[in-house]
Amino acid sequence: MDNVSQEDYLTAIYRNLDEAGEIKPNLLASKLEISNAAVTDMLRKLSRDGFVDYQKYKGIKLTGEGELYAKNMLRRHRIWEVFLHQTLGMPWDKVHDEAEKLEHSSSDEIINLLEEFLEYPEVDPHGYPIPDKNGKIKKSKTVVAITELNENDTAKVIRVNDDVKNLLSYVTKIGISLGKEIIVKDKLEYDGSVLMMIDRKEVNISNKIASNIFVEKIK
Amino acid sequence: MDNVSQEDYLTAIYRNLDEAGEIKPNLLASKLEISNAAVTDMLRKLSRDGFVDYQKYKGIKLTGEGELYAKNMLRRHRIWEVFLHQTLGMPWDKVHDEAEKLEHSSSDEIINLLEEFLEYPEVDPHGYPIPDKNGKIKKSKTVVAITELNENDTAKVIRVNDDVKNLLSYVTKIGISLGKEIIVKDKLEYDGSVLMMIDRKEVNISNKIASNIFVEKIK
DNA sequence: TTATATATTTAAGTTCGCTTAAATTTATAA
DNA sequence: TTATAAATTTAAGCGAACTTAAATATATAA
Ligand SMILES: [Mn+2]
Ligand SMILES: [Mn+2]
Ligand SMILES: [Mn+2]
Ligand SMILES: [Mn+2]
Repeated sequence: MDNVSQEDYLTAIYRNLDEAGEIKPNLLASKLEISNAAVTDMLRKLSRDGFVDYQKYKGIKLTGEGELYAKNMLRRHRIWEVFLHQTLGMPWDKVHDEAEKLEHSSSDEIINLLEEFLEYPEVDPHGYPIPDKNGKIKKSKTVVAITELNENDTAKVIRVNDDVKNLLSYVTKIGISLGKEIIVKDKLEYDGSVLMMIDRKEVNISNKIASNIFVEKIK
Repeated sequence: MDNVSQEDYLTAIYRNLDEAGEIKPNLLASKLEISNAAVTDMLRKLSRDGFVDYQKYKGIKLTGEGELYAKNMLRRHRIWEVFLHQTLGMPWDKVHDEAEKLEHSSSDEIINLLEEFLEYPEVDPHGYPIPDKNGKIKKSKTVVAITELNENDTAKVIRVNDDVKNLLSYVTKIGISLGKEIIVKDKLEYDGSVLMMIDRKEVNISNKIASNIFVEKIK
C-alpha cells in the first residue's frame, strides 16, 4: 500500500478503537474530518485489501495485518516527532502536523536509521510510546486523566493528547509540560473543572482539557 | 500549491531547460516517465496557475514564480539528501529516491532547521549546489564532463548526475566517488568510450557514462 | 410499540492525474 | 516541394478520494 489517505484511516481507526476493539464510521468520519459517505467508500477498499473487517452497519475492526500497519504508522509518526523536537528543536505543539505528512514519505529504512540516530527513544514528545520494528509496544506506566484525581493529590504529567487541535499550545501556555508536577486543589462539581497548582500558581482547567492530560499519581 | 505531481513537473522542467531556457513536452514526458498527453494536460494547469509560460506547440518556459518554486524544491531535495547521507549514513546511490518523496512533505521551516543542523552544506552528496532560502545558487567550480578531457589529462571528480537510473551504483562499483582523481589514458574514436586510471586500475567507461560525470581539470 | 432521531449506505457528481487512440501540427528527409 | 516521420494536442475514459442529497437501517425515547 502506498497511500496517504488509507494510511491515515488505519491510524485513526487504531487510535480510536473502543474497549471491544471496534470503531463506528461516524466517529471515524469526525476524527478524519470527512463525510460519512467517504468513510463507507474507503471501508470497502480497506476491507477488500484485507486491512479491516467490515460488514454493513457493524462496527469496524482491524485485521492482524491492518493493526500491524497502523502500529507501524504510529512508529513512523512518533519517531519523526522525536527527531523534529529533539534534534531540530521544533516546539512540541508543532511537530504533530509535520509528522502527519512525513510519516507517509519515509521508508522503513529511514525510520530505522533515525531510531538508531536518536538512540532508541521510548516515547514521543507528547509521552506516547513508540512501537518497535515488530509492532511491539512497551507497556508504559499506569496513567490516569487529571479528571480522575482527587483533591490534594499530587501527580506528574506523563502524557498529553496530541490529537486535539490547539490543546498542546494551550496547555503550554498554562505552564504544563511533560514531567511537570501538579497538585489538585479543588474539583468543581457543576462543570467538572479542576483547580490546581502549577509552579505555585493556581490554574483552573476545564473538564474537557483535564480529560486529555494524563498523569502518574505521586505516592 | 500542495501537490506532488506539479512539484515534480516544475523541478524536471528547471533541471532540463536548454540554452534558450526552454524545454519541449516530449523531453519532459520522458524525464517524468509519463505520456505526452499527460504533459499537455498539466501544462495547462501550470500555465493557468502562473508557473509556466506555455503556448501550444511552443517550448515551455518557467515564469519567475515557477523558477523560484523549482529552485526551492531542489533546495529541499538536496538538503534532505545531505541529511540522509551525512547524518544517517545512507549510501549516496540511495538518497535520491528517498528525497524524491520527502521533498514534498516538509515545510520550509523544517528545511531551514535541517540546513542549520547540517551547518549550511553547499552541495548535495552528488556534488550539486544547494540553493539558499532566496533561491540564490552559489556559482560553483567550472566543471567539464569526462568526455571533454584529452589524453593524459588528470582531473578530480566534482559531480555525478543523480538523475540517471543506476548510474550512481555503477559508478561506485568502478571506484568513483566525489573528490577521486582520474587520469585519462585513451579516448576510443569509434564508440567515444574513455579509458582511464582510477586508483591505479585501468577502467573503460562508455561515452554515455563519461558524459554524466563532471570533473575539474588539475593544472 | 411506535414515532422520531441518528447513523449508515447508496447514488450521482466533481477534481486530479493519469492512460490509449485518434487527429492535427511541425520537423525532416527524399 | 512533397512525402513521411515525429511531436503535440484532443478526445474519451479510468481509479482514487472526496462531496451533497436521498434512501434506508438502527437506536432511542415517548
Ligand atoms: Mn498522516
Ligand atoms: Mn505525538
Ligand atoms: Mn519528488
Ligand atoms: Mn542529488
